[in-house]
Amino acid sequence: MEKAQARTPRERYRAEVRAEIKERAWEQIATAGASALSLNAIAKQIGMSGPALYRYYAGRDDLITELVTDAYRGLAEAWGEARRAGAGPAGLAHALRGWALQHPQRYFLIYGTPVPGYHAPEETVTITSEMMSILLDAFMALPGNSPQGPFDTHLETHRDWVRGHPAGPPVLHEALAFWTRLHGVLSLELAGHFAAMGFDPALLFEAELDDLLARRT
Amino acid sequence: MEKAQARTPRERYRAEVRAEIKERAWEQIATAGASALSLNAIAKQIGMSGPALYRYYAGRDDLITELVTDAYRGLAEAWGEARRAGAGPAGLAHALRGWALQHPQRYFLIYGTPVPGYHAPEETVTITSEMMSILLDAFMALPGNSPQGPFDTHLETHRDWVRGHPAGPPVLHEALAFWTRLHGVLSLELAGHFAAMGFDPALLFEAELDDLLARRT
DNA sequence: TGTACATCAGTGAACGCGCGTTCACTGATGTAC
DNA sequence: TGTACATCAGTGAACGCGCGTTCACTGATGTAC
Repeated sequence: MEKAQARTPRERYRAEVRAEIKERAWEQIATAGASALSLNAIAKQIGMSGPALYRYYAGRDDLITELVTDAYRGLAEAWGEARRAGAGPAGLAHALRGWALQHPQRYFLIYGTPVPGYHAPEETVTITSEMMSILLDAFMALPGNSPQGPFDTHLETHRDWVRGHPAGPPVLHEALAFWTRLHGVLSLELAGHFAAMGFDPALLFEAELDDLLARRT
Repeated sequence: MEKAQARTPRERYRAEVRAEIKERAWEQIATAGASALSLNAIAKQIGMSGPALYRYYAGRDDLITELVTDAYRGLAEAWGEARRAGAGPAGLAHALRGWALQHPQRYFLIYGTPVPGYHAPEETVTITSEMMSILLDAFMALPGNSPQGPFDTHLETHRDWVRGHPAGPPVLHEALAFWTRLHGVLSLELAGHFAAMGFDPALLFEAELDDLLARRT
């Protein structure tokens, strides 16, 4: 995606090297965790000297920031595709799961253990609220109604985060439940907590999804 | 808890220093993340030289292993207390949330981003299945029945993980949903993903809990 | 097409740093008679 | 109660390591006329 607007050969080469650096960075994160990310180690794997990477990234923090942003963009893109294909909440759920299984490191970079003191780049906030809009739209398009509860009453007066979206409290509630429940299954699955248990996590995911959709009457 | 069987003054002193090392370790994890844990830094904070810590722990890995085990023990203890006080699923849920809010670093050490290649100590497996037993007991004691679905059918033949517990598939299903849904809310809350959204996470947690319990008819 | 210059990718040496860990040691505390 | 010895906590020096980052540089690639 980044390479798209590379016109001159030099720009194209630059974009390719930047892409390769990020690729190796993800490999390293997959192998030893995000905290072990090292510019020197990446350079060695690419076959460059360490300082060479400073032509492409201002430093380690800059690279990490770009990895985080790319992770958010990738997830949003998966959802954008699903929506363009006419997906409802179920389709979005499957897009989420598919992306998470394909890119567990990216998923954890977004939703995993927070690093004290690290503040995610501004763009991630925008992306998150765009995704939330897509989810609210998808639930609003569903037939039927969701029951009201005390939390829905709370949401009537605590809905600044939807930034003007017309969805009512029950829909906001559905969207939040969608997010937390599916994340609950996914994060435990990806972290390996179900590994020794012998049941199929995909079926649990599906059961949770069905339950979410069955709240409508 | 460790200090309990310390008889001689030397043993007591030893236990105290071990406890202080772990205390500082948690502080450091809270400040800079688990990956930044450094024996030398801990020693400096305590006012000892680095090598002195090797009298108490075989090395960095040994300390981390103990922190992980302590985290599991602490969570299990919170649940043990709740059960002894006669708590049902709701009480267990509140014990879980209380403990997690009090010890977010420990919660993430158990349920957060996994470190590739790290294998949790054997004891954690035992603790996890003990906690699962408590949860299954609590749901079995509830009146009413939970509806059957495809996942319950799957659980009929994939229930090795309950290690002989008499609970039927609907109860197993309830326990898994309890675990994943509450973890979903808690982990996103603790990671700060709700921070800028303005609603009260406690109410969402409560709504999820109510929904879990309302499945019984 | 050819020359003169500017841009830019990449190198190697060097910096200071903190890490985990080992080792031989000192000195205090506990134990046995 | 006093002495001789064993145990053990803690120190300081030292090791090799990899890290992020800077700097002055070489050499290749692109640009202007």
